[in-house]
Amino acid sequence: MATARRGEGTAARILDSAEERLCRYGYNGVSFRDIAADVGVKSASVHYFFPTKPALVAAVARRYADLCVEELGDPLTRTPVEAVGMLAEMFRRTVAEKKRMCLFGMLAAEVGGLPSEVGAEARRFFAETLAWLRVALRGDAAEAEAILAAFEGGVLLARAMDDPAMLEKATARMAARHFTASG
Amino acid sequence: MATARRGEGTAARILDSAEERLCRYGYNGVSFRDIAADVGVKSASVHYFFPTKPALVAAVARRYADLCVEELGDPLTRTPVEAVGMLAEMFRRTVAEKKRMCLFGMLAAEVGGLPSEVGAEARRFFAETLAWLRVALRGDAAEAEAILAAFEGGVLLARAMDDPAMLEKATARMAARHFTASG
DNA sequence: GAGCGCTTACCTATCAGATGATAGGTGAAC
DNA sequence: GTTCACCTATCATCTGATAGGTAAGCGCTC
Repeated sequence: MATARRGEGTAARILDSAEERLCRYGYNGVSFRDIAADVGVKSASVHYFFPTKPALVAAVARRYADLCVEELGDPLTRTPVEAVGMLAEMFRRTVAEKKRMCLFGMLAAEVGGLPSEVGAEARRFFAETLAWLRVALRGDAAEAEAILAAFEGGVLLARAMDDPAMLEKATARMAARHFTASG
Repeated sequence: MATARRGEGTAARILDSAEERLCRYGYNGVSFRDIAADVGVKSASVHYFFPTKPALVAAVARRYADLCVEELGDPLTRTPVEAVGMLAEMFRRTVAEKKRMCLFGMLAAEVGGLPSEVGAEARRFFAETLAWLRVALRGDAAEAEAILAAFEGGVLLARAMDDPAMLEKATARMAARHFTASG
């Protein structure tokens, strides 16, 4: 009846599994067979939807970036405090609930060994997110860079120490700077 | 004449290559064959010195951590400003000169797929470095966490954007906080 | 409304290459 | 003659990727 005949939204479920695994294990820790097993199909079917690994990962990256853009919305409709709070909440969920890396944090770390197609997506994401934050902070580029770095680093620390609270601890003072400065 | 008969310090050169590759490509981006080719031996010889991959990577991690401890020295012999400056310089070299990730930043990202042996080294390194910084800052644990997170995140950003200057930009304000507060 | 061809969404089977790891050999130094 | 620092050769396994098959649904004609 629906357009999809067999599995419902198989392509989306492939992207789900790939994203999950990318955030946990990194580019080289993900295989077509593992993804296929997650979804309940064969690895050839993953190739059917996404012909190559760079194409698959680039698709995951685009979906992830688009979702972030959508969720963050127009930076000018929020106060700087709200904007920083939204970012904080997104990073908190990644670490505490999903126990993952931020996708682009992972890709940034591995960028030296990534297909250029994927590296380009990573650069685009950070440029866009930085631009969003800069606008949200009414033009303070240096602060935008400091904040994004603090969150990414906080995720790294939290993962290394296996302590989600480390993210909050590592960013608390920076967040406070905004809550007291411009709330 | 020396103790080693054939290649001079082959084990050390294996560690050099492994460290370099780990920092660029991550755990799953490193292979015994590539390391062997760097060093000029066969992959079986890498196994001769380091029987398994977890053992090799753990050895790299220990040497790296020991070198950091040595280079940083006693935190009480420096002012807080000097201590933060030393860390800044170490991270700057990693990014600008060597164009790498910090080894433990990379391992922290990938920790979900690492042998526990290696993950434990990562946790130990961050705990030690945090402790060193806390002492250097005369007990300010929250600031120590914020600073380390800022540096690690700055490295991530610099790599993603392929712009070494991003590390300095992302940490400048934080560094200034120290240069003006307690210099 | 039966038959026909096209497309979609998978499948089986297979490939070449890389990977970590092992067994067993060799020659030089001690 | 034992140990050290390598080597050759080989292994099973995993990897991304391809070729070709199949069954189900779709739109179209007659």
